[in-house]
Formats: sequence, C-alpha cells, structure tokens
Amino acid sequence: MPDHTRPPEKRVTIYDVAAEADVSPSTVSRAFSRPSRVNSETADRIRRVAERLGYRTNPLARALTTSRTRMIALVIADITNPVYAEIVRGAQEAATDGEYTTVLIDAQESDRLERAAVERTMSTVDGIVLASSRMSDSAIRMVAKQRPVVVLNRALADVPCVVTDDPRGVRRAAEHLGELGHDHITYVAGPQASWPNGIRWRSLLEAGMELEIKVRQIGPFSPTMAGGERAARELCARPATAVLAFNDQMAIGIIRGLSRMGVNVPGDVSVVGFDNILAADIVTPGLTTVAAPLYAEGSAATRHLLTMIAGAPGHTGRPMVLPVRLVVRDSTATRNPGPGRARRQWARNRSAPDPAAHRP
Amino acid sequence: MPDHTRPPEKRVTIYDVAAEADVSPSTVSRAFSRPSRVNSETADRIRRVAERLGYRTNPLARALTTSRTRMIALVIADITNPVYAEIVRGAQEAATDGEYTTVLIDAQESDRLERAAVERTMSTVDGIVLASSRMSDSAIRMVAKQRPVVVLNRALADVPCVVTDDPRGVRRAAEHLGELGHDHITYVAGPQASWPNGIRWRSLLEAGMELEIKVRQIGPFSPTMAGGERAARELCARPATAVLAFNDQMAIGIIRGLSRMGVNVPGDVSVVGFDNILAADIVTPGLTTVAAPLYAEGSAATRHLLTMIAGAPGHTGRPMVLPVRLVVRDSTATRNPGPGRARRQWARNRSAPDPAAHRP
DNA sequence: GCCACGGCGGCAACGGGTTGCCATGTATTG
DNA sequence: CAATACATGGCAACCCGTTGCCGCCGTGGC
Repeated sequence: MPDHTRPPEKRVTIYDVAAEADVSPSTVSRAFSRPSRVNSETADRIRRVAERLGYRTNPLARALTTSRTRMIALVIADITNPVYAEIVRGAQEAATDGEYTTVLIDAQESDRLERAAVERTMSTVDGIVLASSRMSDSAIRMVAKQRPVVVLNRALADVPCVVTDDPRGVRRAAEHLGELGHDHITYVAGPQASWPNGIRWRSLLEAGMELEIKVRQIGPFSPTMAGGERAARELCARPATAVLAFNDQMAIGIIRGLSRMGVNVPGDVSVVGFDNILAADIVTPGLTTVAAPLYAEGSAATRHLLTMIAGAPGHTGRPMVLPVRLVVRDSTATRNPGPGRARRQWARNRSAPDPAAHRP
Repeated sequence: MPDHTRPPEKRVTIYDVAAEADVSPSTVSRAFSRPSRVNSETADRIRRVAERLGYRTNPLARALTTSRTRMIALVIADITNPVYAEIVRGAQEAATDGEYTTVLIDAQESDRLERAAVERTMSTVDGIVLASSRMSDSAIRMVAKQRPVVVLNRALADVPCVVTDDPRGVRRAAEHLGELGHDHITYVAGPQASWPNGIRWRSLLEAGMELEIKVRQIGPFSPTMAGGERAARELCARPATAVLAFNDQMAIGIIRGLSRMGVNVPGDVSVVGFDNILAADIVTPGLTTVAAPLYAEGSAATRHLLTMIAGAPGHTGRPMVLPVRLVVRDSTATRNPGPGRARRQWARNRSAPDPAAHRP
C-alpha cells in the first residue's frame, strides 16, 4: 500500500548546510553568492555538503533581501495570435541567456485583464516587456514608474520602445499594389486600442499622397479571421480592387469571405496582410504580406530590458526601429480593368448575395 | 529637464501602515489575511490607511512564511504549436478563478530545456501542469515528489493525469476511412517522446484488427509542417490511399507535399489529422481531423491541480479522460479504386519525381 | 620585534510578512 | 457578584537568505 502522506522532508536551508559543514550560515551564503569571498577549500567543502544534503537556494528568500527575483514578465495581447509565438521565443532566448526566467501573461485582448495581471505580477518580477499592450498610455507610464518596462509595437514618450518599421512596410505594400495598377487601396482596420493599427493607417494615408493612390478605411474589426469575414461583407457593399488588412488573420478571413461570395482573389481583388504568420504560406492563394522580424523583436526588447534592470538608464529617446520586408505571394495581381466574368458575378452578388455560393 | 533619478519612494510596508493607523504590524497583517480576526472598524481604518499610503502586500515576503506563492507553472512542449494556445487559455481561466497566477514555460520540444526550466521554476510555484511533457517518466515522478503535479496528455501511474480519448478518436477516424472504402491506413508518426504518439499508433493497430483494415507506420517525423512534407516524400515511395497523421500540422504538410508531387488529396489519398487547429479549417482542402476539447483540458488539469494544492490527495488512479470528436471536412473521400489520371501521374512521379511539378 | 595589511569567517541586523500565544477588556452566564 | 467565555490586539519568534562590519590570524615589510 503506497504511502499517501507527503513525506515531511523539510526544505534544506543554509542553516542545515552550515551545521553539517561546521561553518556559519553567512559563510554558506557567501560560498554560493560570492565564492571569491571565502576560502576555496571551505567553499568546496560547503558545496559538497550542500550537494549531499540536496540544498537548493530559495529564490524567494533571496529576492526578499536583494529585491531581485531574476524573473521578467512578458505580456502579450492574445496568445491565440500566432504572431506572439515567435516573439515569445525571442524573448525567452534573451532572458535565458541573461539567466532570467520569463513569466508569460496573456491579456486576452482586454485592457482590464491586462492591468489586473500586470498589477498582480509586477511585484514579483524585475521588469516587464509589454508586447502590443492594450493599456492606456497613462497606465503604462504608471507601471513604468514602478518597474523597468520595455514596450513592444508601440511608441510612447519617456518609455523605452521597440517598434517595427511599419511605415516602410505599408509604403512597400502600396508601391507593390501601385505597380500592379491599383489606384485605390482600402485599409481594413483592426482594434483601435492597437497602436500599430493607427500607424498603419496613417502610413497608408501618407503613402497614398505620395504615390497618388486613393485610400480609405473601413472597420474597426476584430483582428481575427472572423473579423476579416465580417470585413469582407462590408467590402462587398463598397467594392475595392486592393485591400490592405491590419493583420494576416484578417486578410485570410477577407479572402475566405470574398471567395465565398464569388469574388476572386487575386483576380478581382488583391489582398495584402501584415505579420507573415505561418498560415499566410499555407492558405490558397498564398498571402502577400508585410513580414516583421518577430523573433528579433522579442529578443531585442528583452535584451534592452535586462540592461535596464542591470542599471542602465533605459533609452527613452527615439524608439528602436526594426526593419520589415514585403513578402509577395499569390493574393496580389495586376488590376483587372474591365468587369470580366468574375467581376460581373461579383456585381451580381452585390445585388443578390447568394449565401450558398461557396457550396459546389 | 526630466528627472532621471528613480524616485526613492521606498515600498510601503505593513510597518508604515501600522504606524500610521496606530496599531501593531501584526494587526495590519491580519486585517488583510484574516479579516475576521480583527475588529471590523479597525480593519476598515487599516484598509483606508493602506489605501492612502498605497500599500500592496509583498507576495514574496508572504510566500516566505506561508510557502504559498499563489502561482502555478504551466509547461507546454512548443508555444509555436497552436494547440497549446487554447490549453493555455483554459488553464489561465481556471487559475484566475482560483486567484492563482499562471507562469507559462515553453519547453521548445526539448527534454533538456524542459527540465532546466522546471528545475528553475519549481521552488517558486505551488504546483505544476505538465502539458505534453517531453521529460521521462522518472523525471516527472521526481518533480511530482516535490510539488503537486498534474500531467496533461499522458498517463503515468501515481501521478494525476488528464488525457483525451485518443483511442476513440482514432477508432472513429478508422471507421470513417473504412466507410469510404479504404482498407489500408498509414500512420505518420510524430515525436517518439510524445506519449499520445504511442497511444495513437497502438489505438490504430487495435482499430485495424477489429475493422479488418491493414495498418502500418512511417516516421517518426517532426510534428510540424516541414515534418509532414518530409513524410509526404516517404509516402510517395510507399504509396497509401489513407493517411492518419500524428497532428494537424503534419497533415497539412503531407497534403502540401503530396499535391506538390501531383498527388491529389482527397482524390488519390485521404488524409486525417489530429487536434483540429484553426488552420485545419482554412487550408484547401479542409482537413478532416480528430478534435480535442483543448480549453477543457487546460481548465480541468488546472482545477485538479488547485484542489491538490489546497490539500486534496490528488486522484492518482485512472486518468481523467476527456471526449474527442471527428470533424469531417474535405481531405477524406471514397477510395479511388482504379489508377485514374491523377493516380497515373502519381505513379509517374514515383519513378521520376519532378521537383518543379508544383510550379505552374 | 612591531606594525600594517589582507584573507577569512562570524555576528547580528535586515527584508516584509505570518502566526502561536498571551494579556487585556467586555459580554455572558450562573 | 463571581466566574467564565470570547473578542481583540500586541509580543516575539520565525521563514531563509544577504550583507555591513568587526575580529582574528598569519604574513611581510621595516
């Protein structure tokens, strides 16, 4: 019959080791935290005893006096969004390199949840990376006042930031569409609380001016496939030949929604996404999209945070900008000028949408 | 000129509150941790003072004496795998309900990294959920000896487990393929360190016996799209009409790989996946797959962990089994008996594979 | 032979709560 | 009115390391 009582095995402390090695507890402490401060033979003996007794230093107790937990928090807006997976990987690598542990927090796209989680975790970590935070600027500043913070995908005065070169990405996308003959681009907006959403739209406005391409915006929609499908319905009401979506999930949703209504991508409409998630490569047609260096974002932000924790002032001037690139796949094509067969069908659908159109 | 010195603002402690509210520190402590133990008026006054001073109880200091951090660890095999997103959500919800914070650890499919991370985190958390652990049974038992542990997607004697009804899922998939006329199913194996991989294969063996369907296995391959594409090449060497893949990513990879080589899915080969990730619904053809209740897995495992932490014995008998269901989409079809056009092409590709076949 | 100095180890205070136990003061009971 | 019970608050020890400071001792210089 198995023993169901948890074995008492009290945790081994420096005091146990000290008694066994016949030194004082402070010497044991130093043997681990500042080996140079104690005779190497003594240190060796202590380490052997510690090993034998199975001593592990208690990080909580240590943190209590040093006020360093060697943990950082990484807050992401939505763990369901594959974009963050790579960011997490990058952050984790940088943290591990610096002998830090990452605690990951999923804000579920909610300002409230994010604040609550940050609040709860703040005192347990040495610093925080906010990736695509949904909190208000002032809330972020509040947090930054209490702990080192690096903000990812958002620019904010007085707080160190890492952002991607979205203006350049949008510009490249617009150029690409322009070269394909499109003279009008519709931006399908994501969450208004999302900082990149604003930037992308403004960048498109600007690019439109310079390239003499008309632009307009619809939305906001939820930054998901479902959001994209809703956007597709709205797109049908006010047709477009070129669409730039806030992110890839929406772009994929848009493509699905459109083809369900008999609109061909890229034949009738060209669609460009943002982020270059894995799925962008496996959908049909393959999604043209603006790729961000996700892994690098995570690791750059984290590395910067670690230097701040180590005492560096934190570079609060201009944000650190990471380059993007346009990945051209099959969801963009030269503009179809005349209303061909497919285009006529679209027109037909507009007046009398056939919900079963996608069923063979 | 902004003030670059971090404001000294020492942390407010119970001592500060005590002095201000004119009570002893222990009373302040009790006002928060056991309000019934102190006069409600006093407690109110203390709370007001605490509020005014901005007091927050220090979880580390508390943990030091109570040895309860109110944090649990959730270890997942690969954050890149979308399967875990829902599991994380479920776990997080359950944890939040119990006023626990979840710290997420990504093992990156590595036994070594997983052990290291668990080792590092163990002493900081009250319990651990191991979702699809890649560690050895003995390593897991070791951990379970020191902290409450619930294992997800794996059965292990003497440790509480939550698993899905994979045998039933495989059975349903086999029945489905059988009904479509397939008399031979090839299992494309995932990581050998993955427990479900073994179960799925054994379940297929068993189902094959009962349904009089021949089965065989190829692999192991990495549980990714790339792994699936590699598997597709091997499948071409030893053709099959029905394939059950370890997971959806592999299934998608297989479909891509096959169609690149001119093999039609589901015309020539039917493919079934496992997990029902989001992408299963957006690929072409839509992937037939065995869906697991991911969210429920996460929350069930976490809830069980919390009861263990609260002192319940931990149900180490039979694992808790969650139901699955077969989601039929377009990647499975009736078996194509004669070597039709596409099938002949496949045969051609076998003898002289054309690497450019997928380029129009 | 004396002094200065460096290496090493110990003492004790500290960090910020928690909790067993005791000392009041008040309410209840006989 | 005495005896008892209970509500409330304080004391002090404790959790487990860390660290400033001091003392001891051996060594080397003069």
